[in-house]
Amino acid sequence: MVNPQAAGLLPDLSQGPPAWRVQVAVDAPIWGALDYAAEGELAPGTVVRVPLGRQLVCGIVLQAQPLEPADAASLKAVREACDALAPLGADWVELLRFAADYYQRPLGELMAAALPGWLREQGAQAVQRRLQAASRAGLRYALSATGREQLPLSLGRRSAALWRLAEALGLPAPGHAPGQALGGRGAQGVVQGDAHGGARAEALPVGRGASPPTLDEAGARRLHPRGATLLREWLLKGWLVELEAPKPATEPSRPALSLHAEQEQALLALARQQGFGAQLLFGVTGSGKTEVYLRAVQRVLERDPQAQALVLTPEINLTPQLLRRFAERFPGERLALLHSGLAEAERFDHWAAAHAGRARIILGTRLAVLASLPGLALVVVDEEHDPSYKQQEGARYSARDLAVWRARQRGVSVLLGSATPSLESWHAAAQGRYGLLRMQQRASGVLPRVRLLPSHHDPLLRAGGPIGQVLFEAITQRLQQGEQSLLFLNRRGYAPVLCCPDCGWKSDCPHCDAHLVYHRNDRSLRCHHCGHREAVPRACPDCGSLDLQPLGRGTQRVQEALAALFPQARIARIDADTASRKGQAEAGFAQVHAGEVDILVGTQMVTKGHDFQRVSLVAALNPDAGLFSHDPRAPERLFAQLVQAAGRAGRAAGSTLAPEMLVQTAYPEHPLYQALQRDDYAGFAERELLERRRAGMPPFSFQALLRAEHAREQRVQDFAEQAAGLAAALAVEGSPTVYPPVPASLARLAGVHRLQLLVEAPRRAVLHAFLARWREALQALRGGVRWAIDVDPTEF
DNA sequence: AGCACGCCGACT
DNA sequence: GTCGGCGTGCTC
Repeated sequence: MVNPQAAGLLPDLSQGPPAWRVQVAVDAPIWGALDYAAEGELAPGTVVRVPLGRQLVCGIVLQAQPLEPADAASLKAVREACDALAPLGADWVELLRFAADYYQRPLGELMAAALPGWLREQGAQAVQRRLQAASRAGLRYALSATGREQLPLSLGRRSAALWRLAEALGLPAPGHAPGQALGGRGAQGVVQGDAHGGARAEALPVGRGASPPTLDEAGARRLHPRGATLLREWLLKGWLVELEAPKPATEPSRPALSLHAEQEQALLALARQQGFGAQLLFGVTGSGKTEVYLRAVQRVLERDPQAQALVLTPEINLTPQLLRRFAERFPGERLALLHSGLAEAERFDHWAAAHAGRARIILGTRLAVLASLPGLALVVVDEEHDPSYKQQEGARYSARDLAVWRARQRGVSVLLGSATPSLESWHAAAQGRYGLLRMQQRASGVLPRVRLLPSHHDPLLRAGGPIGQVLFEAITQRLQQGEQSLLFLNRRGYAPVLCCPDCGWKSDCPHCDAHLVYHRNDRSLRCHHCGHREAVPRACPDCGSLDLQPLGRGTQRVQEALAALFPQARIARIDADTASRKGQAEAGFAQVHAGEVDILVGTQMVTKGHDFQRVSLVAALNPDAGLFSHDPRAPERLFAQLVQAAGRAGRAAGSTLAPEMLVQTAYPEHPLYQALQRDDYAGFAERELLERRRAGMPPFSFQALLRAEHAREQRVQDFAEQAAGLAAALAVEGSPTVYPPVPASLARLAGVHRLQLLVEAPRRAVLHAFLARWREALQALRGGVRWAIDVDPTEF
């Protein structure tokens, strides 16, 4: 075979670029990778920018191979490679590939979810600049020997702030310095201090002790508006030297409290773990789970300077508490924070710190599970049962499940903590796949007593009030003792629906299969699903009756009723309406903490995250809806919510009244409530699992849901039928069961009709093999219907 | 995702 | 006669 190039038939491309074919996963919903030409051999994992259509998009190099010159013409060239960023690791790429495959989504979409938006949108130079700025900001500077001589002379008569800057760097004030800037420190000779190196420390006005005074860019900026820029200028002139960022002190800042026996045991079990292992930390509220997390993290960080720990927390719990405890415990460590609340560029900084290994503790919400973590040595999933770990749009991944996968990939431990574990995890522990670490004793506070209050014959409730006799008395007691009560129900607004007693008209959303909720403060009717909003009609739109009645009760109405029942009490409300702006909820909580509130009314929001010192009563006003939902997971969510709510009472150290959790219910005999009352999660879980086994539901089977939607109902129906047909055509012996299409829980949402098909298989591999083929077949269907496969769905 | 292309309804 | 709606297909 003749080499055409050697034979001179083709121009020799070995001199000129490009000579490599690189496979790139691009930031677009494209299933495969695209091939580009590149001049150099780009390492797998390199972040690149490539032309796609008429735009320029971010991509990740999957592999590179020599380019056949004949193919060069058919390929576009990689526009730029982001050299400033170390290539993403093979294990990270493997994670994305796995997730894309498992959740039946394009690789590019997973990539887009994993990389900070800022990185995807910026060019290589911007990334480089930002990385340099970030690493410099973390650097400390000290005066060099030349700086000692030059700086004071050149400063001349510049601003006092500039002098403070120099002073902060350990520059003794020279004789001709502006006096007032010196803050009364005596002038000392610069040269003198410099000439006698040994005496330097004594000669310097600041930074007593052995090490020379230093300053970082943040500090410089505080002292002078142009501080950071000046530092860089001085650095260039050789007046400053860069010091390494201070080496992290892994030592706990303050001696941690001593552990109780269950904590010791849990940590011992973790320490014994060799290689991969999942441990379910089953600990009641207040049992000190966080302390176990802290110690576990401390241990892996101490053993290996490269080690990183990933700590996942539900959306709602990324409140200051956890962050503060980690920051306090690891004062020298750089924490990376990853959650959607961060500004894009900021999130990039944290992400890059994790990627570079500079940050060894990564705290974040579900999206953090996709971060690049080259030294990952421990994963913690706090409140592992929390539904917010499941992404509900796009790539619908479960951060908890991916966390376990990553731990397995790295051969390290994953610690799943909860007072009410997910049935999946509980079952895994029962099977011995996960270790079970129990912490049933409270390190602080008392477990609140749970009382079930039957609503049937209660005179106050029958009279239409929001609270019954017993709850009324319990609140009265708290008021008398100066203690606080926390009441919650899952409906915001004034009343869930407005209706006409004459003709039966109800306030329905024009775009959704849902009622419009009556909001009394601004006299509006609002849809809580699509955001539709209209004024409350004067008269019934159907029959003209002027007697429109609010039906049912929301938080606003409860607040109003309580104000009438307890005129002397200070009542606050926290829900999505009062907390519309960021920080408003926190302000409300602060009022409660400050003792400015006697009764707090709210939605589920108030049951999460906050430990109140003076709350000795928590009440669920009407939680029964969770008992009879079409959603099979509703009971476990309800149980978790109630346990969580109960945890809000009884942390009070100084309360005189025994902490109580009251549940108003029409079904006090219901096993869920009975288990709650006995504080018997295990019993509840056993029952639920038995039910699941009987019904052949997860964790005894594996599910996926095909969700389809279109503005025209007929279109979705046609699509669903075709989808069912394709599934039947694919069916072989042992294929999953594909149930007929059913309307989604909100069959019409924002003007869109929604149907879903449930797929169920006894084994994961069976489900998976089917989904891959089904998905491909579905992609060939036309009709403009939007659809997606939800693997391991949690909402129905 | 964006973007272009193409094929049918109400308008300067 | 066109402007523009969406449905369809493609991006190396």
